Order: sequence, then C-alpha cells, then structure tokens
Amino acid sequence: MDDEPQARGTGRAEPNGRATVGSLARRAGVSASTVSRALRNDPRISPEVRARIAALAVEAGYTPNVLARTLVGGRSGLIGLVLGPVENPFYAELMQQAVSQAAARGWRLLLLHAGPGPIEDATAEALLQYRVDGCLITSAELSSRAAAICAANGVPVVMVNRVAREHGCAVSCDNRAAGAELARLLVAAGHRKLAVITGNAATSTSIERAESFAAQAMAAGLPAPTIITGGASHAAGYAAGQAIAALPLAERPDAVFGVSDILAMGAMDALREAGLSIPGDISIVGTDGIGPASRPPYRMTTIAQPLAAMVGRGMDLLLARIGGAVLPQEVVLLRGTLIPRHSARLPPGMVPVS
Amino acid sequence: MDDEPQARGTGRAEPNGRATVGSLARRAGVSASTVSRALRNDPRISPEVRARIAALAVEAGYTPNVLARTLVGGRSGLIGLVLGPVENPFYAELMQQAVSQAAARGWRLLLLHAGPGPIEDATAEALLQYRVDGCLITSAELSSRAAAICAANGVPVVMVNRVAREHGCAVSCDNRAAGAELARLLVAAGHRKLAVITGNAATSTSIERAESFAAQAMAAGLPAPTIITGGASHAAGYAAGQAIAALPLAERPDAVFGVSDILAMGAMDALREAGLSIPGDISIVGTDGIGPASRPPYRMTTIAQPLAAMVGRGMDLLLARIGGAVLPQEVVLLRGTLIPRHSARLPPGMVPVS
DNA sequence: TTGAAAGCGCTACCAA
DNA sequence: TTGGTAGCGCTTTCAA
Repeated sequence: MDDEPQARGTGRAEPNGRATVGSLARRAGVSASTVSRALRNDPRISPEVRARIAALAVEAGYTPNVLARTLVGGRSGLIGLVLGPVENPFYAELMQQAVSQAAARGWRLLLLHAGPGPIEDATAEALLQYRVDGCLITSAELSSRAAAICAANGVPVVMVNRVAREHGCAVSCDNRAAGAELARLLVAAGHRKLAVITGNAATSTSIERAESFAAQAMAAGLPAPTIITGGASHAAGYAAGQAIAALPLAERPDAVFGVSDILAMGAMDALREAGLSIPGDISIVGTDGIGPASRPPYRMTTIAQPLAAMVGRGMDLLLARIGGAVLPQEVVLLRGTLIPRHSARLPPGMVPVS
Repeated sequence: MDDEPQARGTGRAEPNGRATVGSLARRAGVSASTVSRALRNDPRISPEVRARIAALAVEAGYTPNVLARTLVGGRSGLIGLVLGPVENPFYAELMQQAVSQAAARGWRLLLLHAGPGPIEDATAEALLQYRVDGCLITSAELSSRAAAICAANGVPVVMVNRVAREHGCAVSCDNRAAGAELARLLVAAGHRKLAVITGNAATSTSIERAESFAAQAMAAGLPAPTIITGGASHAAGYAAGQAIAALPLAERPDAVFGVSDILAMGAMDALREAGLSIPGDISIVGTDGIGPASRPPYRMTTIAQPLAAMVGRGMDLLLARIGGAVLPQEVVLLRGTLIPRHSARLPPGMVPVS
C-alpha cells in the first residue's frame, strides 16, 4: 500500500507533507488548541495571536483537513448526489444548479450515481463510508437498499422532481397543475382528440402529469386521451411518435402531450419524418423547460420547472434536517411556468414566446 | 454536536451511533487490531475468528469510516471532477462515463465544478481539504490557482479533451487529424469555399481543430477558410450561422465546419431559419459525436470522440500517478471516428449512416 | 495468531 | 486568553 516512494510535490513550506495545526503551533510557539481556535476565528483568541497565526497559515499554505475535522464529530460537508440519465438535459441542468448552490453553502457534492436505473448497492455504501450529511436524489428510484441505508442511519434524504414513496422529503413541480394547464390550453385551442405519451411508469412525475392531463380533458367533455407508452428518452418519444403516425387517420390525435420535453422532442422528430406538420397537423406540448426544447427545430410549448428554486428548497430541507433534528417529512410543490411556443396551436389571444 | 437528539432511525444493532472497529472488538471479545485485520482479510487471522467477525459486522451493519482510514495515511479514494458547461451534452456524457468508470475502480467522484469559467478559488481548496487522490479536469481551464494547488501538493491531474498548458497529463481526441479529415471530406465532396466557426479561443481543442482544418483546405489548393468567431454554446453557433447567412452571396461559404457539434447545431438552426437548405445550399460538419447531433433535425456529419476510452485512459494515467510515483507527464491522443450523415454533401461513394 | 500502544489531524473539555 | 489532555475510528508497528 504505502511502501511506494512518496513524491510529495515541490517546495511546500512544510518539507514533510502538508502543514497541520500541530506544525503551525510549533512554528508559532503556541499550542495546537490555540491554532485551532485562531483559525476558526474564536473570539477568545487575542487579535495579535490570531493575526500571527493567520499569516503563518497563509505562508505555509495550510489547508484544514476536513476529514479529521469530520472524524472528531462534526459534519462532513458532503452531500450525496444521485442523478438520472443525463441524456435528458434536465438532469444536467439540475446538476449544474446543485453544484453552484451547494458551493454557495459551503457544501461539496459526492457524485454517487448518474444514469438510468437505481444506485448499485456498492455505491450506496459509499454514502455511509464517506459520512455524507445528506442526500439529494433525482433519479428514477432510490434503490431500496440505499433507502434502507439512509433510513437506518439517519441520513436525511430529499428527492427532487420526484415524490418519495417511502423515506424522505421531496421537492417537485406541481405536476398535476401542469398536466391540467396543458390540457386546458389544448382544449381552448380547439383540439378535440388528445393523446399523451407516458414516461417511466414507476415515477410519480409521469403518472401525475398524465393523469391530471387526462382528467382535465375529460372534465372538458372530451373523450379520454389515447395513451401511448413512452419512456424517459428521446428514443422512446420517437418510437411513440412513429406509433402515432401509424394510426389510422380517424384515430389520429390532433394534439399530443409528452410528459417530458425530451419525450415530446422525440415524438416531434418522428411525426415530422412521417410527413406531418407541427402544429399544422398535430400540436405537441411537453413539460420541463429544458434548453434544447426552446430551439428552432422544436420551439416547444411547455411548462418550465423552476429548477433553481427547486434545488434551493431541496437544500433548505436538507439543511434543516442535517442537524439531526427530527422534522416531519415534507413535500414541497412549486408551480411551473407555462411557456407558449410554436409547437402547438394556441388559444385565441395567446402569443407565443420568441 | 452529539448532544442533539439523534434520530437514529430504526433498530440498528448499535444503539448509540454506528458500529465501529472498537464496538465490534468488544462484542467479539478480541482487540481492535484483530477486527481491523479480519475485516481486511489479513491472512494472519484465523479463519474462525475472521468468519465470526465478518458475521458480526454484517449483523451490526458495520461500514468502515473511510475518513478515518484516510487520516491514518491511506488514499481517500476520492477523485475531484471538474466539468465544463453541461449545456453541451458532451460534458454530460463524459460525466456519466466518469461516474461509472470511477465506481468500477472503487473510486468516488467529488464534484468540484460544473459550468463555464474556471473553478473558483474557494472550490479549489476543497480539493485539498478532502484530500482528493487525483483530479479529472474537462473544463475550459483549470484556474491557475487550482493548478498551483495541485502542483504544489503533488495531486495528479489529468485533463480530458484538453491539452494542459502547464501541469498535468492529458487525454484528448486527435483534433488535428479530425480537422484535417473533415476538410478532406468537404473538398472531396466538391466544396470550394469553406468556413470554420471557432470555439473558445483559449482551448487547445478549438485551436487545433480549426488550424488543421484550414491547413488541409489550403493544402488542397483552396483559399483560406473564412473564420467566424463562435464560442462554446448553441447560442454562439446560432449567432455565427446568422452572420454567415448575412454574408453577400459571393462571399457565402458552401461548407461550414463548427469545431464542436453543439456549435454546428446552432449554426444549422440559424441557416435554416434564414431560408437556406442543408446540405443543399450549405454543408455543415461538426465534431464530438454527441447524441442530439444524430437526431433527425441535424443528422450531423461529425467525428465522434471515443468518450469511454478517453475517460478510461484518463483514469489509468491518474491511477499510475496516485501511488506517488514520479512519472513523466503524458499526452494521450485517441483517434476519433468519422460518422458521415446527411448534414453535408458527401464525396462520391460515401454513404451516410442511418 | 493476537494484543497493546501510538498516532493520523483536529476539536472539545477542563484547567490555569 | 491560553494550554493540556483526551478522543473521534482506523491502521500499523512492535511485542507476546
């Protein structure tokens, strides 16, 4: 293990490894406790001593060893991050938010998983091994093993864009409101035959959006929307679009709701390839508000999720529980924003963005 | 710290906190040393004892505290990850590769940065504070501060998709070969007036691709390609496309090389909006091989980077240096793969994919 | 084959 | 205002 020759970098002030509280104490002629306190700006340390130690620390290139600090009983400052398939830009955008907002709070992210499917068991262990203070989950599912680990060890969990079925808090877009709003929009625009492309069957997000969309359509007196099985990828949306294009004309919907933008984009690509014009022949709407959906080929009418706010609220929930406080599990629903664009025929008077 | 009411979840075997080597030792009636050795499968421990302790560990839900293990002198098992702007799916795809390949090697990723611009100084510190064993950088630039930190502290650094200017190893696609190959392709297809949309001016990736593209074009007897200033985003490509469309007809190129797919996609969107047909009026080619570039609206002719191999080689380089071994800095160039698609008129005999 | 002791770097408690 | 001591959880000599 350690018998390899240690090539400890170039001329650091500390000849033999990095500066420590101990080495600073020796050089300053004070005790380690004093150094520790001075470095943390403990008001009990005299200004002179504090300044001297601070200068010394800078000179020596001192960096506190967070691991040791954590060992003695504090927080690790680490948040476990679990991401869904980043083929969906939604997760990539969410990740970028998470990184910057975590940094703003002095936290670091331990990237545990990214991709489809649940966390592997071995990875879930890392969450304990590194003593993460909390966990931010955005994947389709927290593996039951990981969930058990968190629950059993008091690691707070917050799911973003998902409502947890078992353990933990959640921050989510108001998916029911979103589904209903899109249905109302399509109805008002004069559409009579709706279809919905479903997402991952196991996710609350997909279910809620699809259900409320259908319920609203029926409440408006339309027949139940045709249900097309989709998935979580562009490819799944594409396949769904092909299926729609293959429908006999009498059964073809005049408006389609893809429960996520990436899905709706796939469907749009397939429908256009089949020779249909959007929104001339068929209107398409999605949800999420991802960047690519706004670009010229798509100009997707969608409900944008308030991503920054969602991540922020998620971290608030985490922070409140990291102290060890026993708080009730909380579900926060944030309202999305309708962005009317050219992918759908719009109700009279509604003007598309851009 | 520990006097707060600990909501220690459900019936963990250890009533008061997590199981430790010490607690297992007490329960097994042996010393901590023995437990430590047994858990690490030290051959000196008798099979019976080892089995007994292993069983006990499982029963108690024991997880080693990596932080403590690191403290005593070992590796942290942490790799710092620095990502560029994830608006470019290339970085998102790279991240997914990095996560799975790191996990396969028993490493975890500390996500330090994601987005445009260099790491903030405060973030760079984290890399020392958490004692990362190495660093994987894919951002436009390692801030000079972060570079200095790594160099001064013997933290191995590998840049992926970038050739480091100062410190560290690099794994990159053979960008010169890629640029030249695309130029040859366009020339062979009969194009006479080429243009190139440049990327971030500071990155080796962009410079190499653009330079070799231009050199090859001129070597084939064409005039120097028009240089259009681009950037790193779809928006930058879009602006470049608008600039091209605004050119007087006599100056308009008949083929455009965007040094990255995302850039080329933006340009294509703008050119189409300006009423030009692709590849009828203008051929467009890119580089990277990102997923969205293969979809119907784009069908981008591109050179795909061998992402998995690049990440793998990057981790190899890191691994070799993490022991502390003093190895020369190494630059690994991997060859990309041409994927001819419909965004460009192709040379006779070359058939587009899909 | 096992145990005792020391120490990694840091903070907290109790004295002074 | 400062120092001494102990201990977080683990590994690793050195002894037995």
